[in-house]
Amino acid sequence: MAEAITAERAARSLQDLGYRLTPQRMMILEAVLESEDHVTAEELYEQVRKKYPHISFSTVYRTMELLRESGFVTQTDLGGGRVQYHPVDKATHHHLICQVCGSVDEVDQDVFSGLQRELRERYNFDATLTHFAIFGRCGRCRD
Amino acid sequence: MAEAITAERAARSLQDLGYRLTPQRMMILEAVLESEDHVTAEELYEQVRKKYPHISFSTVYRTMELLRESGFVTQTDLGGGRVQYHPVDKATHHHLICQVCGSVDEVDQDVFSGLQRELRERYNFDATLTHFAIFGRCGRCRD
DNA sequence: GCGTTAAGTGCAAGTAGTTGCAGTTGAACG
DNA sequence: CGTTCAACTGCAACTACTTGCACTTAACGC
Repeated sequence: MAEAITAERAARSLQDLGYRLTPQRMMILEAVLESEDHVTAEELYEQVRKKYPHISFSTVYRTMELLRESGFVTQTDLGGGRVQYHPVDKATHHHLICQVCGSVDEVDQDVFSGLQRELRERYNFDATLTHFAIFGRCGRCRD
Repeated sequence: MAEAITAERAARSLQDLGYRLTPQRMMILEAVLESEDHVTAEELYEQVRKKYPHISFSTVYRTMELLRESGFVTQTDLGGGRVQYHPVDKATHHHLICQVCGSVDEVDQDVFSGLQRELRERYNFDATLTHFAIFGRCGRCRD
């Protein structure tokens, strides 16, 4: 968590886990890790296609699933019809999504520390709370 | 929150909010409220089709969106490819979904009370935590 | 009841993401 | 290096859900 994830380090970890290191995977991996915050599958697809025009959407989706399972990225559906991917070592903020007006507000990490601790202690569950989406009703829409 | 939601009461509320009371809506509304716990759009569609064979999927989806906005149902994507709908006055439990093995465990409501209070106090946000999905890694997959 | 009209419905086409399958290729072993 | 083979890729078909549009109808006033 403390040290930054580089594409090379992640690639070696994937290899250690028994996965093969294909050029497509390397390019997708680099593209996600280079992203400032969120990326969508389409953005990744376009990014990789510049270097490697033959890439397919299936490969992007399957690689992202692999990276998620391996713990390098998390994905969030903010309700906008497109899933957002982001590296786990970045973007430790969260979203409050109003189900009435669709507005999205950001929340600090520390609001969740109590929950996270409790889930680990009581349920032995390691919650991925690095980028969390909470649905509900904002103050403006409650009136 | 304390009193049970009946189809008639919900129907009147919808009318008060300016929505029209169509037979399709009434049947979908009854079908959700009668459901024990979760329902998918397809289950609702099949249920309503018994009485009203002309119903379309669009109507089911649009009605569920309306019921969600009006606060009668909540929806959750447990990662199984289909969204689950359920009445807000039932099923106040939550899910821990392992992103590695896909297992789903249930959690009690009280784990979230602190978070809910904090979101309301600090962000003036009324979080819908009646049926919540938390992704992460279960104890079995952390090893 | 009857007419008016904006809300609602059904259909068909569209979008994001998934999956089965045949062909390709990274990597392990000789 | 060359062979082997399961992991991986690309394609095309598919699923869940959404949306635009023309037609229908609930609800309100008369």
